[in-house]
Amino acid sequence: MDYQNYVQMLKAMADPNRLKIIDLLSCGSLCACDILQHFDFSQPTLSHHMKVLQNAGIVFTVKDGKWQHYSLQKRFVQEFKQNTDQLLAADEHCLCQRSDCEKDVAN
Amino acid sequence: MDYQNYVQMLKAMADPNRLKIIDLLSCGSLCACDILQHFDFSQPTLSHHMKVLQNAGIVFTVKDGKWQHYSLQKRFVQEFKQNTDQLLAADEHCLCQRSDCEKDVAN
DNA sequence: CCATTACATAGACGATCATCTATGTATAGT
DNA sequence: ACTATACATAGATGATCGTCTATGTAATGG
Repeated sequence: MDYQNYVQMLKAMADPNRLKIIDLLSCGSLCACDILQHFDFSQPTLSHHMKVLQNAGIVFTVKDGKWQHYSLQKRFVQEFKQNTDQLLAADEHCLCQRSDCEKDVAN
Repeated sequence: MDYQNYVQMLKAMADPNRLKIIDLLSCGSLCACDILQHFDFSQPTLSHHMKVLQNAGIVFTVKDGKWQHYSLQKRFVQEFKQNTDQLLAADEHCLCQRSDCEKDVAN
């Protein structure tokens, strides 16, 4: 399993404000000024959070005149669920390499 | 949606070493010394990581003589998947409260 | 052209984090 | 009793993080 990308997604999600942004975007595209209205922090702080989300591959942006429209990356939604299922699956191949490993015995 | 608990899980998972620990435990119970063999960091560092995972409700521990056996909380596995699905679901009720919200229109 | 709006960037600051060494505390074996 | 093993705790340190103010930039409207 490729932890690197998954960890980057998890890090980007592991902030209550960014999690709320993802929740907001899960219902469709929004521009920065619309998102900002739901928070108490400053505009540069939002700009910072959006960059973190972009770098993690969670959102993408389309420029439209003065506005930046942010949307969730469908690839992120898919990959995050997939990685989560793989991590927490009970029948995944075990890393522990012990002869008495419960998981390997189960396979 | 209760972000608080979900964020705590995400924060605990958002570290490559702790993610690997979760992966290791997904195949069954392990004691600290077994887990430690898979890493380069020191024993106190592992102890710290295990505490973070416990505080997030991700692992629980059973003492057996000198050993501490760590296991994944089944409740965590269930709740994390559930929260993830809820967050990323396309048909979840929207927070944006805009009259032209794509999600609300879809409902 | 000038003011306004919608953002991004730079730099600073306090808080949190991952890691370490040193040390403490049980438990087990001899 | 003594030693070794398995783990936890304390405290320090450097790095990262979330936020801020100040400023820059690009687009729009009169």
